Formats: sequence, structure tokens, C-alpha cells
Amino acid sequence: MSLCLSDPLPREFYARDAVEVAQAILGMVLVHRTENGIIAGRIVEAEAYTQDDPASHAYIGMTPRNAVMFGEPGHAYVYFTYGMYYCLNTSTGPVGFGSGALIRAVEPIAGIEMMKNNRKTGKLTNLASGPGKLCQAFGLDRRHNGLDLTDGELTIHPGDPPGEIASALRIGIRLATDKPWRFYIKDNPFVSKK
DNA sequence: AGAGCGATGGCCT
DNA sequence: GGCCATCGCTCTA
Repeated sequence: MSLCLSDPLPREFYARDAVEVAQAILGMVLVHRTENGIIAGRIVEAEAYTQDDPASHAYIGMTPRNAVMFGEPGHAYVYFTYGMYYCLNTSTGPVGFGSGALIRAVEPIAGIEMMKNNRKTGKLTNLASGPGKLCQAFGLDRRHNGLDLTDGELTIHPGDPPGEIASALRIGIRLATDKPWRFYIKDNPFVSKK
């Protein structure tokens, strides 16, 4: 199998509002270069979180945990949650303003056997259809927190443009549940939820 | 198909 | 001590 990739998305891609980035990132390709080979998937679902948003980790101000959200845009904010899962975000917006886009689901493209091993399932639509599943499939954990997504082990590249984009309420939050900041490629079978 | 819930540990007050 | 930007199992229908 061959995976043809152009250069990663530039820093400027991430240097704008998280709500814009969460939409613009749909269709782009997430790539993890592991010791055992390349794992890649097309992003089909993402959510926006901003500093003035009560549902965001950045809402309380900068702490050691969420510091990446306040730093240079285009870095990986990987956090640990529910005692057993990791979630991947890209930092967005200007330095000093804590915001990011949560990558919730990808359509597997490459390294599918590795993903099946990591996830202990063979069902393609269940490999990375959720933020915790995605990190498990890609082998991402706290070691990847802070990585530069424009160059190196973990990168995001241009991909096939999405078809119609749908927006909906975000999933799994208690506060600010009214913001329609979850975006996904309409009718794509790899999103976490309709 | 949908509701309920346990697992499991770091982070913040 | 309480709260999670989750997941998968079990129970009810």
C-alpha cells in the first residue's frame, strides 16, 4: 500500500479561531510515524473549545495540564481522561489564548493492521470512531503531548476535501451544551455518532 | 435501539 | 473528595 502525502499543513492553518479550525480540518490526514510503520487516517469529525467556553479545559486559565492550548498553534494537546483514555487536540488561535480543536474520529487509511491490534477489534468503523478510540488505535498517549503537528512524528496533511459538513452539539460535556461546535462530514460512516 | 453503569486515575479546590 | 471533552458491557424491549 502506498500513501502519497504533500507537506504538512502550515502553522497559519491553526492560527485562527478554533471554531474555524474544527471545520477546516475535516478531510485532512492525520499521520503517526511509529517504530513499526505509518498509521494514517482522514479526519471526519472535530469539536472546538475556546478559553471563554465553560466546557473547555482552558476556561479555568493556564495550568500544567492544559498549557499546550495556550501555546503556539499547531501543537498536539493530548490529555488523559476517565482514568484510561487519551484524547488528541490541535492547539489553535494566538499564543496566550487557550483554545483547540478536538479530533474525534478518523477514517482509517494506512496501518490498519496495527490499528486492529491496538484496538483489539477488526471492525473498520469501530477503529477510530471516537476520541479515545482514535488515540488507542494510533498509539497516542502523554508522550505525544506538545508535539509540533507541522513537522515530525505526528503531523496533519492536506487530504480529499469533505463533502457537506454538518454541525451539531458537542458530546460528553456538562457545561455550555448549547454551542453547535461539533463538526463532521455528513453521511460518513466513520463519525462517532449521528 | 436505547438507558444505565462500572472501570480507573489524574487534576483541581 | 468530586469531577471528568470515554468506552463497552449488560439489561430491558
